[in-house]
Amino acid sequence: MPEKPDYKATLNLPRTSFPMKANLAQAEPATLKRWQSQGMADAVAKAREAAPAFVFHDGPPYANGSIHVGHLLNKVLKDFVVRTAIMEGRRCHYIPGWDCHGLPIEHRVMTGLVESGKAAKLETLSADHRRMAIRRECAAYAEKFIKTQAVQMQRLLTLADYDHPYYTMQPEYEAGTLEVFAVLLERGFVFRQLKPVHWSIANRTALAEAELEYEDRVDPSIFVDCEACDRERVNAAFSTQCECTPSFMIWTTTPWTLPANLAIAVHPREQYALCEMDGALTVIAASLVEKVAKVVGAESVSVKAHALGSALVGLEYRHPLCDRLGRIVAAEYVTMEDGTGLVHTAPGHGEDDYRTGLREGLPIYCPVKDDGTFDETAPEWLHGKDVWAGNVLVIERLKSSGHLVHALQFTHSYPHDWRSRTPVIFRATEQWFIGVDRPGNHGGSSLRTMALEVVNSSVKFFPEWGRNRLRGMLDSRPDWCISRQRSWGLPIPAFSLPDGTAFMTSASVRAVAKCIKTAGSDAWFTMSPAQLLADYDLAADPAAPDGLDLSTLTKMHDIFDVWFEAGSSWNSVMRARSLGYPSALYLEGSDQHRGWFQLSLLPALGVTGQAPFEALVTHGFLVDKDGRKMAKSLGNALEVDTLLKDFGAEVARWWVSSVSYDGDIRIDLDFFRVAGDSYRKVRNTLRFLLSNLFDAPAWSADEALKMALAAPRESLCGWLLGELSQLERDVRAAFAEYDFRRAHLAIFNFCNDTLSAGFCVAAKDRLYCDSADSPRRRHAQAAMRITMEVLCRLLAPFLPHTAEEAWMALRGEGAPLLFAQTHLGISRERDERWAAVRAAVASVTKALEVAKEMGIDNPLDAGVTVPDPQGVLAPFLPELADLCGISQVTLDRAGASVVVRDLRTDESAQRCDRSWRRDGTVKRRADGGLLSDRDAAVVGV
RNA sequence: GCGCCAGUAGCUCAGUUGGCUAGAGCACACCGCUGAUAACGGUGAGGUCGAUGGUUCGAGUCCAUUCUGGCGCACCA
Repeated sequence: MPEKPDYKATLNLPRTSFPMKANLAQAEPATLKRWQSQGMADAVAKAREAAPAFVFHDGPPYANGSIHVGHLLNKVLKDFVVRTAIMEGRRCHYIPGWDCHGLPIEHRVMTGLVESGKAAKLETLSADHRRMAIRRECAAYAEKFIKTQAVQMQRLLTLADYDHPYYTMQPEYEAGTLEVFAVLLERGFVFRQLKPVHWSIANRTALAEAELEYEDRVDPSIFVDCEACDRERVNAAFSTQCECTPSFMIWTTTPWTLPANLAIAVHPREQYALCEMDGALTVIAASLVEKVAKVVGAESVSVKAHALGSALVGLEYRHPLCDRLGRIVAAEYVTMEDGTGLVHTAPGHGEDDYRTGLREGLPIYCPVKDDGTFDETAPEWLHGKDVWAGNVLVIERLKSSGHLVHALQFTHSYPHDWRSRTPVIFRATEQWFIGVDRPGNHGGSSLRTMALEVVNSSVKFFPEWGRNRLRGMLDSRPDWCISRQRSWGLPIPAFSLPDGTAFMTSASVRAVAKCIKTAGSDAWFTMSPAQLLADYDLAADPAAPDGLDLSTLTKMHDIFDVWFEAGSSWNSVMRARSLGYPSALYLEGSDQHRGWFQLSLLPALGVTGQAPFEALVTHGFLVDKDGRKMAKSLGNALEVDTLLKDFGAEVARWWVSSVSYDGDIRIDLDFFRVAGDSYRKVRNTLRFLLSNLFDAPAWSADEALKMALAAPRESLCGWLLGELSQLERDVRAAFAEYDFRRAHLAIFNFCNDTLSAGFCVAAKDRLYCDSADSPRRRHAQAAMRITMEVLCRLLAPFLPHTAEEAWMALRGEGAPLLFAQTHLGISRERDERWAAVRAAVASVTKALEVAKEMGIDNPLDAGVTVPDPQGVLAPFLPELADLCGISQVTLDRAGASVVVRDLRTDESAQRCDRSWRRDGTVKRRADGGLLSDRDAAVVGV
């Protein structure tokens, strides 16, 4: 028996250097290094030099700590935007930024200084020197983490101008921020007003929430009667005819704030009772009568009448300590849990009281000085006494005047200064504000009006509900308090006049800005007022007060709210660097509706009258796989380093592209495994295409496209081209709407279904067994080449490393830069007849499944007859066997269902030794092998 | 407590203006291939659409209430 010829060597089997295993954790850092050394960012910029710009602007993350998965999500989504814009042929100069100033850093630095004992030494320095010492530490801290984060962000394969980033602490940036401020000042949006803040008496400074420690403290708790002014109006409110004058009973744990009492707040929809308590007529919340009676030890109580809180509003009472009247006001925050349901209101000593005071037009009265003692506006028996002594004196006074109903000791949690561990007080101080309801003096509307207008009409929102959310927040936001009493920040360049009033005009701000632009904001702490105002021309400043003597000025020491700095980036970065204004897009987490989105919008409208962004994209927050928020303290936080080590940046990016980012995003290691599987599927599909192009002619992309389009529409290649063209359109449309998930799914399904399960399986026979240069094979190769060209471009935004790796495998040495390419824009309409063909293939597959049970395991052993009553399948007949993965197909216009034949029992359908197919032409050839006509011809026997 | 958002197969998600036996991918199970091979192909099972009530001939889809979770705000004299 002659030895059977081995035909394997005569086949065109696939070959490629593109590895099946991506090995991303090692390969990505190498790619990154190559990009950096060959100046990828510059090369891309150069390729798009003359292209129309896509203006995209980075919201600055805070320069604190390592990046977490939230940064990963945000930065990767932004990179998708950048890279999709570039692949669309746009110029996208993307500048990464960092927010550097602010309390979190200063707080950490201070904690470090306290722990190392250096803080005590600071106390010996002058105020400016102390501030400078702190600022130097803070700047070093910020720089350190900027460096760390920049490396980590680049490791995510993000494309940005990392050589020229922006920091809010850069001198030019600071000057740009002051420029925004100067215009707002000029237009009358800025004003100074009292506002209560947490105040440390020991350190004579305002404190932020983070600087407070809550500790238990024992304070006096007192019930005080405030006598009504007009008995008849009270009688009217309760529909009674009492002969005595009633009192309103209030409760407080800070008796020292009573001298600042200007009002009593009631809940408008709660019931209040007029009752007789041990002979005195008193008003208390109805639901609290019993409780209060018990606490104050009343012996007899009887309720005379009820009235709604709203009926009491407007009534007046005599202040129990001072010679003035107060009035009853309504407030929603009044509760029935403690006290009397009538809340002592001192707008200078409490946040709620303050807002109520503003609303009611009450003065923000604060008779307490920065050293914690009463000033001369307080009753004279309190002058010079501190507030804690004031507590005792007030109680004594109330007792002797008969206003004190009851006093007891009360233990509660009370805020303390974290450094001196002394109790803090709420004290009104002068702060700077940007008014949202002031019309401005340049004839425009208020910031709120302008903001609502652009949010309602011109700004685009992705997703759309962002509009609603931002609108709601703009509706309810109060004036913006932009001053902070700290060291680490951009100084508000205001000076103090001898009479204590503030001096600051747009011209003086611009003069200071000039210093800061060269010397940085440190200049404020190292230079004298005269030096800072060297460029200020008093005579030319109409806004300066009459008779101003510059030599009498001293520097004030408030700094800006960091949000004002970040909110000026459209000017400090985009306009200062001539990158274009407004931005096409801001993209941040949904928390930035309150933060950066809103606080960029307001200053920008005040200065330019235009929103700084044309569209807003928001993403949700990452939560764990059970939908719980992620936190280190909960132990459910994923480390970015772990992800990169175990999966690589591209699997992470592939995962990001797969999520629906509006709303919460669940994240778990398992999801990365899924993304990894899906990535591998795509990679293998690319590999199959590449490996079958090993001997393809050196077509240009145009030539390949022409070749592929020349294949008959009824051929496998004709079908693929239609699908490919559709894919390209779908993905680009999804990109345009920032719907990355839709793009991801379209690409994956194309690779998985159209290619892997469809085209690749069907094309194998011609690729492997046809003669190398048969037209059929070359058409297939041309189609595959074009498919690769398109896929590399479509994948590039998601998988820059893999897309480039495939691109170089495709184009070989000297391949042009992938990111200098643009989409091909293949125009080939889908041929609708293919729907019928795909349906026929599906019915054959089904039939084969049944045939398996009859023993036909291998589809190549099957021949099939397919019904084709309308004759639509006829033109596709030459491709049907390959499409079904079987050996023979015949069509039957009279057939009703698919009929499967077992070709193993058919003498005329032997198996070809080379192609393994039973196409009916197989016979013994000269070399002793069983070959079909096609294979015999290829082998040459 | 207030505003915005989400709740559909084990997991991630589609379900357009109310009209289907509620779909897809993954995972899973089973089968095939062994010339994409630590690959590839096929088939299959899986859901009372968070809960309750209502509008309607008809609701995953509209309305009300409620539960769970997320973001932001407020949180007490």
